[in-house]
Amino acid sequence: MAKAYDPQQVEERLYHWWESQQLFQPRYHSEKAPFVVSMPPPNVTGELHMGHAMFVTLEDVIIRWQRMCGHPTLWVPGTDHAGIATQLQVERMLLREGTSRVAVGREEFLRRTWDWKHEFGGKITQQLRRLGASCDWSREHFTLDPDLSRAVRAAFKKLYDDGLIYKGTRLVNWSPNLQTAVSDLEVEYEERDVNMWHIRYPIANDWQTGAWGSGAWSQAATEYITVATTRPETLMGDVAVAVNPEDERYKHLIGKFVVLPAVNRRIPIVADEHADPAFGTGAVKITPAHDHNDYAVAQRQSLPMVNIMNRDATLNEHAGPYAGMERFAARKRVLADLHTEGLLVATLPHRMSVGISQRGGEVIEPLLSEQWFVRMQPLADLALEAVRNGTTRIVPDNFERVYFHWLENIQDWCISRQLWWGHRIPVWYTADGQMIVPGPDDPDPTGPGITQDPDVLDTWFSSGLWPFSTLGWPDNTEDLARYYPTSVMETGYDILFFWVARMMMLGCYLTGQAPFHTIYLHGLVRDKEGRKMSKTYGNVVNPLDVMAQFGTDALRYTLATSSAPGQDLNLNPERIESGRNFANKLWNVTRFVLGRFGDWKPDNSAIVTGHCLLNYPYTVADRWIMSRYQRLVSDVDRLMRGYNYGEAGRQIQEFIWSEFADWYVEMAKAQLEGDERRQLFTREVLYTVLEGSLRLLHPFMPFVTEEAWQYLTGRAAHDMQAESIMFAQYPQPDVALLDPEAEQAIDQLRDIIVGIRNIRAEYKVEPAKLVSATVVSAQYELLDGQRTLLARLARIHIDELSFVPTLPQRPKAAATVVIGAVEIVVPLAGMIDLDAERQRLAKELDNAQHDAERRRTRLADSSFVDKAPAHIVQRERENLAAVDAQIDRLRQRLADYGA
RNA sequence: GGGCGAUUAGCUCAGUUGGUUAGAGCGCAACGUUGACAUCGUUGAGGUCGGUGGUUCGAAUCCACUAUCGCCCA
Repeated sequence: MAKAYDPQQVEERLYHWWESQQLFQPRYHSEKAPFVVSMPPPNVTGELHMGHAMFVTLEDVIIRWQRMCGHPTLWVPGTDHAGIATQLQVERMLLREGTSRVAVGREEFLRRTWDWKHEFGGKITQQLRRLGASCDWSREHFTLDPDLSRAVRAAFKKLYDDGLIYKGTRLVNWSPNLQTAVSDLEVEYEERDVNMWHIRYPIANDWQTGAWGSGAWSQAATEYITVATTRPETLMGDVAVAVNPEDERYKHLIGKFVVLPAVNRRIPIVADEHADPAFGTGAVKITPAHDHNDYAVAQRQSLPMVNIMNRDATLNEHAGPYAGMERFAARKRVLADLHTEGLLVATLPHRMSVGISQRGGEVIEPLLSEQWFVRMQPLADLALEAVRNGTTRIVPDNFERVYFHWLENIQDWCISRQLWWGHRIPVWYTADGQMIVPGPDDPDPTGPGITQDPDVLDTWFSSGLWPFSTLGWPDNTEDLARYYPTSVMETGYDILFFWVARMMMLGCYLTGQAPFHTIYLHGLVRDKEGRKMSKTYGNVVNPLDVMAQFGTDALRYTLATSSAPGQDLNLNPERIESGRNFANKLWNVTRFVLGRFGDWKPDNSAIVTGHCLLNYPYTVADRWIMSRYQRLVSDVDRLMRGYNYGEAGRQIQEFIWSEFADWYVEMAKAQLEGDERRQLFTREVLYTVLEGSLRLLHPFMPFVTEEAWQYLTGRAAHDMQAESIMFAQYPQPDVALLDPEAEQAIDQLRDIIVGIRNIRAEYKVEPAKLVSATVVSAQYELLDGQRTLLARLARIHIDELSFVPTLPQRPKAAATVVIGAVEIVVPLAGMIDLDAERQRLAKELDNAQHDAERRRTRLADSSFVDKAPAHIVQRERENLAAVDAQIDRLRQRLADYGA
């Protein structure tokens, strides 16, 4: 083994071995139920980022753990076609070539996009491999592949036939840059400082308008109503002015008409609750084709719709003199003209939230257009019920409220997109306007005058089918029967609505079963300061760079252990370095153990049970580490079952480094200097604990644990047929192997050793120098059993270490450590500063007295003794006794020094 | 406006059903190449757990209010 762990030498080789040996495919070696995870499909043209690294890490931890627990496991990978993102990339490419999507036409554009997909689409899946993902690549899927496209058709047909998909003209969120409708979820809101303009609309009676722009347009008017608006450019689309029915200022105007500036249309003044008397002027213009609130007012008041905008957000022929202008240019002109006409009476600063296109970045335009929708309420009811009745559980559970709230207030989902890249809506129109919706296996309708709907479906529509479409739905395939419903859906909380809720709805409706029993949500990976990682900030930490520098295991370990479920993670690159250090520690402790084997060979058949160690004359140290290991195994088991993967990973590291490497290995060095039999048993303990620890850690750090395990277990590391740690059994808890007595004994020994080291450091005893020491304790014989360990770890000369019940003659020039009722006297002739020693002991006494006092008070309180659980009270009594003993000792020592 | 989360050591974060003296990594100080590891070891310094009040024998943990920051929904 190399002196330091080098991930570059290991990772690619091991991954290739695992994948080529088909170790990622489900294996049936027990009667246990299959465990299945659907991977959230990354965008096929995407690049690996920390979000991917996070989900791969967590899902791989879960999958590898379950696999080692003996379940046939299946993790289904794949990619989605990311309609908008991919189309934009290809359009950019065409632009560079001096052409455009429209110029090349739909067919050619799609051909080019497929070319693009074939060229770059494999990149992301290669990158997922680098992360160590143990997913079954033989079952990889892509949302636009024929089988998944067939699932989309089946779903569409079913929903359409059941009346849950409809086509209608509605106000939708329009992205002028992308020239497509988007769903409510694809609109983000941003607080912006804008203006609120107050505009006078003249009341209509028998006066005649002048020429617009002449300054004399409303010269003859006698009465006005002033509306407040942030969007003056839409006034040509106004169909009414609304005032609150209770507003005394305007009551007399209700039912009258105003003349709309610029276009001279007569529109009514109506009473509607929507008008807030306290807001603006209390009078609001109603523009139903360009505002969601106004749309609702128009529905209530049976007002007509006037659409003044084209798809590219320029104004159309209904905008009168402004036809053809871009929306924001038109705003300037409208304001200038209103000013000229004396109708602009105020310009006030105003703060409001503005809808922004998630993809395009521009201001979303509410636009009246004909689109396809899914009627959500019936689907939402099913998805709600599944979580309410516990069929599906969300971890952490506070997200259940968020889920409920969204589904309870669900809006119909606009699923049509005016794009070319995606699943084309499976609806055909005959020449006379009849719709034909073929089933998944029906041929595409053909014939004179028959045309297919030009739009495609929202990418999330196909993603929503993912857990079952990837298993063969709508056919009742073997995979579907075996692996559906899946087990855990693990993903970021940011796509709870986009994806998870939609899978729940579509899964419940189309398959009759909730698609997974558990939804585990992780937080977002942010930068060190808690900002979202983004290219514009330049604060992106690239997982590929990190892996190249520190190794995949280091990254995975850091991601898995730096956060708790549902909690955002501020990633500090320094932490990844310590993950790398841990991998190296593991590597080196393995080297050590292996180096001490000699001719000994592990019996791999016995270690699986752990019981091979019972009934042998093991040392207290051996019993201690075995017991600590068992405790770890049961803690990890409990934590993993409770979805606390981070805490489990941290505890494994804590054990390996701070207990096994720091203490047991050091103790083992002493034991390995003993007789043959002692050496043999020590090797067995070293082997057993390390081997089990590697298995415990494997889901978190798959590469280094596999490589170390191959060496340790004496399997040929480069043999393709070798057994992998991936299928070694995950350590199972067994309380019978706990040994509290040994734990207590070694805990005390450790305290004594640390105490002596502390003295040595304080008196600046050279590290190489051995000291003498006398251990004074009523149980001196018991401690004598640890003499070799004590001598070695505290650097005491073995011949000058004695154990006595009492020490009548104590050397003057000696330092004293008091651990409970045990006292260790360390003579340091010529080095002891009596004052310093006195002060040190006095400080310890002071601490101990405070401690004792607090405990005494607690135990004197009858309510504590009566109400606290007996074992807590008992422990408190024992602790007090120990502290009291320590106080006695400290007092005696101080008396010796004449204090 | 409604909801959720965070606030713990200089920094980044853990802390399970309430139970000894609240932990880790990094950083800091001192010492150290003892045959696994300097990607390391030993020892140490460093926190009234955002604030106030409450429940409880006992609160970082549960409840209420409050401050600051962040997110989601409208």
